[in-house]
Amino acid sequence: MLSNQIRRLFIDYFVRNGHTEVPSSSLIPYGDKTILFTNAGMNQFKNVFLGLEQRHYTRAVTAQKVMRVSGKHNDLEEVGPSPRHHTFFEMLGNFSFGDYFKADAMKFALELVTQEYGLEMDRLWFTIFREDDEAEELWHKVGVSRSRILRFGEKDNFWQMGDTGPCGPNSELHYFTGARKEDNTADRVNSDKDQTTVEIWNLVFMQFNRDSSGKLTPLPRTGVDTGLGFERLVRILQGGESNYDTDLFLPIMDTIQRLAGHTDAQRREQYVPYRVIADHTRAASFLIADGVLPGNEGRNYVLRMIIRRALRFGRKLNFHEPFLYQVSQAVVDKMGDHYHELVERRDHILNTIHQEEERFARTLDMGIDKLNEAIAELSAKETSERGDHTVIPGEVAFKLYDTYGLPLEITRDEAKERGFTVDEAGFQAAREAARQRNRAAAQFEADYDLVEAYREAAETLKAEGKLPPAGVHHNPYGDLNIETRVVAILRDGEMTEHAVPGERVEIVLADTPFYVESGGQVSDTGMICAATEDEEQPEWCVAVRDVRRPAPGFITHVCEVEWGQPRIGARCMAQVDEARRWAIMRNHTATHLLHKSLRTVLGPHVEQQGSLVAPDRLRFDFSHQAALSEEELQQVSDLINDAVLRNYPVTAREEPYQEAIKRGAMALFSEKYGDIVRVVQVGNPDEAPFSVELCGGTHVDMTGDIGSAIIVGESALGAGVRRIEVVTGRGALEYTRRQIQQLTATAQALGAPPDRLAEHASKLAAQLAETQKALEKAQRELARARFNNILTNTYDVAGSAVLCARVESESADLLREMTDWFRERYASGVCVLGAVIAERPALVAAVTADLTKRGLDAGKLIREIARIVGGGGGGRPTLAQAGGKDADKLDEALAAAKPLIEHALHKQPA
RNA sequence: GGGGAUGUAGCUCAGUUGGGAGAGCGCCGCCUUUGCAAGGCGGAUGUCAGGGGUUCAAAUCCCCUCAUCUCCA
Repeated sequence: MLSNQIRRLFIDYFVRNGHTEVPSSSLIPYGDKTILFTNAGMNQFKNVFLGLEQRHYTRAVTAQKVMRVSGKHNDLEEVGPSPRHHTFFEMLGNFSFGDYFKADAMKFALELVTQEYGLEMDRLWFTIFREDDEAEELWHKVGVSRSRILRFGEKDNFWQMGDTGPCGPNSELHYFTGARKEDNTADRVNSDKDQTTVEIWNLVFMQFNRDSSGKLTPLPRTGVDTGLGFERLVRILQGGESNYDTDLFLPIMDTIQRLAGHTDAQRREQYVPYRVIADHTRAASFLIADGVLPGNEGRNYVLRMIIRRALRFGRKLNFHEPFLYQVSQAVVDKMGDHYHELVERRDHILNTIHQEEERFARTLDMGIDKLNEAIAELSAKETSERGDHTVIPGEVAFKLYDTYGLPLEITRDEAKERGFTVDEAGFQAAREAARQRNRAAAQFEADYDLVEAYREAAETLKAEGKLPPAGVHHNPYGDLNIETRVVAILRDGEMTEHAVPGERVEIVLADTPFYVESGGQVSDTGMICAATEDEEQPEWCVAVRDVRRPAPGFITHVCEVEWGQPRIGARCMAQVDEARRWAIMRNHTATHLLHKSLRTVLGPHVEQQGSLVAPDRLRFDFSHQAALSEEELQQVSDLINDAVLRNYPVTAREEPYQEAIKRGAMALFSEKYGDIVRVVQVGNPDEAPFSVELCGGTHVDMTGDIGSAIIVGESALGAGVRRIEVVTGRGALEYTRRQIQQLTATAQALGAPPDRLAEHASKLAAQLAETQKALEKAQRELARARFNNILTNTYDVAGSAVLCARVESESADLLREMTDWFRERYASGVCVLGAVIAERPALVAAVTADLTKRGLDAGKLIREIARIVGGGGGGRPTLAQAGGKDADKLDEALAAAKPLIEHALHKQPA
C-alpha cells in the first residue's frame, strides 16, 4: 500500500464513523507563544478541549503536519543515525470533543489496525496507565488478551497539556516488527533495548482538570485525542527496516543519488547523509510553504539551521554547489497531492532554499578565510617558538563557529587539508562555557505571574456569573457607541471596587465595541462614561488609552480616570474614538488593496510577512527578493488608487474555510483559522472581486472612503523581505499638503517655477560646486601668497632653515598644507606654525626627514610648546599638530619653540 | 530575548600607540588602436552606519541606537 493510500484509508475510516475531515493546520501555531511549531495533532483543537471554542462537530479526523526539533521528544542529532526520528512528520489522529470516550476510541483503533491495515493481533501490545482498571476491562471487552495489556506509570501513560488544565490517562498501541517470534516479548515495550517493538498509536483520554494545587477533578465533558505516527505506520505496512525505506522517502533519496551520481553501494554506505538530507528537505519545504523564511531568530533560525545541517551533510556526498533546492522538487512531487500548498508555492520554496544555499556558501568562504588567518598565525608561532603548533586551539575553533558560523566539521576538514588538527575537547569546553554564560543571563522569566493574575480574574468573573462562559461580548464591527455595564476594575491585574481621578486602571465591560489589537490593526481608543440622564455632564468619565486581551475571551480597557469615580456594576456608554477608527479602517482596507496590487504587479510569491495598521499610516512587509523599481511602485500605486476611484463596496461575511480558499481568498500563513472564517471582499457584487482576504479587522464600506493612498516609503527589511509604507485619507491629504508646501517654498527660494524646479536646482548645484571650487582655489592662492611673505622670516641655524611664525588660517588642514609649502622650499629645515582657529590656538610642527636623525622630533617639540597654550599634542617625528585653550598665549608658545629648535640643531649628530 | 563579529568610495577591502582618509576593481575624460581587448596619462566619487561622550585633536577610545552576519534560548 502506498503512503497516500494509507493516509486516505485512515481519514476515510473515521469519516465513515461520523468524523469530520479537518485539514492540517499550519506548522506555525497561532496565538500560542509557548510553542515554536505545531508539535502534535491536537494543537489546532487546544481551545476546543479547553472549552474556549465551539465547532460545529464533535468528532474530527486529521492528518497533521508536525515539527519537532528540540525538547524532550526529539534531538536533532538523532535525525539521520536513527531509523525513526524526524524533524518533520505527519500525525494521524481522531478526536472526540465531549462525544465518545474510551470504549469507542479503543474499538476504532483496534478495528482500523487489524481489519483495515491488516496488522497481526498477536504482534500488538497495549499499554495502559497503572491505575486505569477501566481501560483494561475495555480492551479485554473488544477482544484483547489480558496478557498483552501492560501497565505503566505517569511517565509513559499519563498525559497533561500543562502544569494545570485538562489531563488524563492514555493507552498506547505498540507493534512488534521483528522476525524472530521469541523476541515478541512484553519487556521490549517502552524499552530502549532494541527497536523491534515500536509505539504506533497513542490514545489520550481527557478525563480530569488539574488545578494549581495539583488536585484532579473530573471534567464535565471528556475528550479523546489520539496520535498515530504516520511514517512508522507506513514503514510497518511496507515492511522496511526504517522509516526511510518507504515510498515517503525513497523518491527523495533517489533524487539525491541521481544528483550525487552515486552507485547503490555508495548510497548504502552513506546512508546517514542521505537520511539527513531527505528529512531536512521535507521539513524545510513544508516550513517555507507555511510562510517561514530562513533568519536568525525563533522559527526562522530553526529553518536556517535545518537547511544548513542538510548542506553540511551534503558536503559529505561531495555537493559543493547548490543542490538542495533540486531535492526539494522531489518533496513537492511526492507530497504535493495531499498538501497543495507545496505545489502552489513551489517556485517560492525552491528559490528560498537556493538562496539560502548561496548565503551559506558565502558564510563558509568567510569562515574559511578567518580559519586561514588563524592557521597563518599558528605557523608564524611555529617558526619563532618551540613546541607543537599544528593543533588549532578549541577557543579558536569555537570562535570561528560562534562568531562566523563555521561549523566544527568544516573547520576540521579544512584544517586537515593543511596538516592541522583541532582541539575538539577544547571546542566542547568553550561551547559549554558559552552555554553556561547564556543560561546565567537568561534567568529572568516573563511576567508570568501577571498573566496568571489575569487568567484568575477572568475565571473568577465567570464563576460568579458576572461574565458569560465565552467571556466579554465583543463586537467591533457594529455600533461604535453602545450602552453596557462595568463588570470589573483591575489595578495591576488585581480586582478592585472603584477608581479615582488621575488613576490608571483596567476596566472590564460586559460588551465592548473596541477593537483589540490583532492582525496588525492597533487597538481602538476612546471614552467610557457613566450612562446618566444628564447628557451634558456624565457622573464619571475615563479615557481609554489601550485595549488588551490578556486571556482568551477576556478584554480589558486600559484607562485613565478623567473625572468622577467609576464603580463596578455601573451602567455606562462605551464610545470608540470615531475619527481615529475611520482613519484605521481606511488604512486597513488600503492594506488589502496594496496586498492584492503587489501580487498583481510582482507575482504570487508576494506573501504578507507582517503588517501594522495604525491611524496615521500603514506598514506592509512582504516577501520579495529585490527592491521595487520606480515603474513597479508606480503600477502598484495606480492599481490601488484605481480601486479607490471605482468605489467598490467592501463586504465581510463568514463562511467555511475551505470554500473561502477555493474562491482564492488570501490567507496569512502564520494565522490559525477555524472552520468558519471571516472573509473580507472588495469588489462589485456581479463581477470578479478585486480582492478576497481572510481578515478579522475593520474596514470602510466603500473603497472611495479611503480618499487616496500614497506610497511614502519602500525599504529592505532583511533577506527577501521588503516593507512598504502608505498614508491614506486625511493622512494622504496632510502628506501632499506638506510636499506641495515644500515644493512652493523651495521654488520661491530658488526663484524658479515649480514645474522646472528639478532642472533649476541641479543647475544651481552644479554652479555652486564650481564656484566653491574656484573660491577654494583662490583662497589657497591667497594663503600661499601670504605665506610666501611669512617665509621671509625664515632664518638659518647650523645650515638648516627654521621658521616659527603666526599665520592666518581657517583650518588645521590649511596649516598643515603650509608646512608642505615650507618643505617644498627648503630641503632641510624646521617649521612651526600657529594660528587661531575658532577662537582656539592651533599649532603644527614639521621637521624634514634628515633632521629627525639629528634628534629633532616634531611630536616632542609640539608637546613641549602646546603646554603653554594649555593643551597637548602629538604626531609623527616629521609632522605633528596640537591645539590648546588659551589663544592669548599663542605667540608665547611660538617664541618658546625657537630656543628648543636651536638647541637641538647645535648639538652634534648622534 | 542574550552573546560574539562587522559597518570606511559604486564593489572588495586596508587604515599601526588617537595626529594628513587610502588601495585594487569599476566609473568619466584624453592618448594609443581601423575597431575591440589591453596599455598610458589625467579626473571625479566619502554623513568613515547614526547619535552622544572623552580629548587641543576621534575612522581609531567609551556609551547608546540602527542595520547586516553569526551562535545560543
